[in-house]
Amino acid sequence: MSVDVTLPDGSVKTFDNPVSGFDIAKSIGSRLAKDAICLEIDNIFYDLSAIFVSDISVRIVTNNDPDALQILRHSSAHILAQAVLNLHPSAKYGVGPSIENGFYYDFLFKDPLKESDLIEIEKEMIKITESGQEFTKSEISKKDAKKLFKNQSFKIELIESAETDEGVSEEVVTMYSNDKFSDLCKGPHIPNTKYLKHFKLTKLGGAYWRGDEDNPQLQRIYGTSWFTKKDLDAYLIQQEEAEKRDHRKLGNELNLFTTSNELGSGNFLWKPKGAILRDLIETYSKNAHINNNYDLVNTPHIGKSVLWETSGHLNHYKENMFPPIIHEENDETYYLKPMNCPFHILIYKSDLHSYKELPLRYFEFGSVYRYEKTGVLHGLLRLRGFTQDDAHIFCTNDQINNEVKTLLNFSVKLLNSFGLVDIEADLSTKPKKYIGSDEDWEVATSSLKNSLTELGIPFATANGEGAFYGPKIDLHAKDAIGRRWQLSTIQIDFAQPDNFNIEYVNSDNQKVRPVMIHRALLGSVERFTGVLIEHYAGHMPGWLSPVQIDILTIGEVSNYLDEIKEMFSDYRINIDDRNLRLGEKLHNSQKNKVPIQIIVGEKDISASTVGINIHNQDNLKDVALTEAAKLIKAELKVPEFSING
RNA sequence: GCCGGAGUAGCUCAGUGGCAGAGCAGCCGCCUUGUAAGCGGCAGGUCAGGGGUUCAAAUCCCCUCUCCGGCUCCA
Repeated sequence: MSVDVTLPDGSVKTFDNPVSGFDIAKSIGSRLAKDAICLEIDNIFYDLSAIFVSDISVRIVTNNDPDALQILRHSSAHILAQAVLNLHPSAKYGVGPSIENGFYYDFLFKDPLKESDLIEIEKEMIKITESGQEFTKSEISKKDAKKLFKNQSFKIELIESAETDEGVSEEVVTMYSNDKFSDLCKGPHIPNTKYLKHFKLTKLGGAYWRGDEDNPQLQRIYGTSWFTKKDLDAYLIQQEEAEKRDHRKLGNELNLFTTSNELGSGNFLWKPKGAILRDLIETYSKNAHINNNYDLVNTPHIGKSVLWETSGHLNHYKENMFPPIIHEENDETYYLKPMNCPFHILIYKSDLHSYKELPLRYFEFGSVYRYEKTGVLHGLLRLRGFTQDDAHIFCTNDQINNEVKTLLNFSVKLLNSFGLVDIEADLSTKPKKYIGSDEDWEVATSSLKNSLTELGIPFATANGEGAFYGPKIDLHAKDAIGRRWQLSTIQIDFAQPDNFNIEYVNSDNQKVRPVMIHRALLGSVERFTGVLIEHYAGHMPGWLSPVQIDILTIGEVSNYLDEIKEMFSDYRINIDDRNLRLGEKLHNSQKNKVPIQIIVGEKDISASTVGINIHNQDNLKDVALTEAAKLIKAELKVPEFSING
């Protein structure tokens, strides 16, 4: 008997029966055998040590393959757990999967671990990897497994709850062992621990057992691992780069915003330079909306409790709302608004609407307040008080399709204008608990899907992740260093029109319920500003820079300086005519990330020239003023907003 | 909200039971300056706030506020 092995190129090799993954890899080439990590057969991964007795079609997964990284990281997690148990035999271990860029493992310690303990654990891991222990797979009965893991309560729980993910099936469990360490696991793994060479433990954090808030909290150790030193270093440098771009740090350095102990969590104070930046973003977006058939509206920050009862917020959203504001004498209760929609609906309701008016689009920069848990607050990215570029579109069922398409295009173009060009979407569909008819959901969901397809926006479907009142699309933008940020959200709503009993008159003179679309394109102005700061690493494009030009003088140039000031008075300029050396003035200007420096010295007066430094360009000297004006105009150009092309 | 870490001058940080410190920024003076930080001086503090232990607390303990890393959450 022999085994026929079909390779991805279609060629067939015949082996003696049985044959191992190693044998197959070796027969193709010694280099491949060295780089091989595991096998893929019918979309399932197998260890290289797996034995085959019948014909198979196989792909050998090497260390160049993204799938191999998952396996390396999963094995890294095992080795981490092994190291931890070597050092802390009483520790209970939970689960340890591979994740994006790395891996983690959760533990419960008698004495909590400190961040500094990670060094020792890393050393122990190195010992394990250097000793080249083989991962061996075995299948044992649940009964035996329970005996083996009798001191490991989390493992017992996993065995009992038959989590197939963790290597448990109905009667037997799959287990991997190396040296004295064993773990439930369906595999596969790297052939032996020596394959793990480039790794680092990165973080220590808390995590609930099985991700449930009601379960005990474990300590989670995070790490990263890679096949080459180059990849590891690149990852660590990328992390450092991300740290340098932190909008909280840059916001402080560039004097954009601040906060205060007395202010309270989740709110920020915008300093003059930050306020300019925000205002530029808001004005740009506002004009784009006005020019694209939106009507500006404006609404207050608080509303009476009856409004929030009608909207359902007090039923569905109360724990995210600030506590009520109660006027005891007048027996009135108000709430700060967590959303703008009820106000926009009240505006809609204040008039009788004809089908001829629809779609009606109400736009507002609406500041909302949500009582987020303290632990989730994060700079400008997660706040308790923030401003949405919010609009509500009232339209007929027939108009949904076209509206969504227009909206998606509008959103992508708006994000593009701010330099975010790599856009992807998530489509969230009907959840378990929902309101409205299946038919409505079907229409709305397919409208969203068709629009994404038609516009060629790549999207992933998040099944069951929609809001209870309707499906939604979220747009994500990739930033300059490849991180994803969720920005736009477009949600179809069947509930609020019912709650508020809103209507329009159709061509048959019947009163009919409109559909509502909620949408925020930048998301929140604060969050969006934070994302832009991170995307540009604080070097905002010229048109968004709080200060666009620093004019730096050398010597006595006052008359000529007046001429230059006049010439560039349309821009946001700042003049440094202090008695300092040019080097110091440049240093200051560049520290403030001002995109353009104009250098004016005594030698420039007679020839009407200046020096110009433009960020990321070569420094220029003796440039004629007219030429300088042209360069500056180009650098500070405000992008035109157009939904076409 | 939960687990862990932190809060010292405007900013970045040193100081772990015994005199409150540095650099930058600020102010005053000198230098008259051409492409990435000239020189000197001065001033700057309720060591987040409150309580406790101690002969003595920035330092140890408790409470509160705020921030940071995670988890959970983000209808």
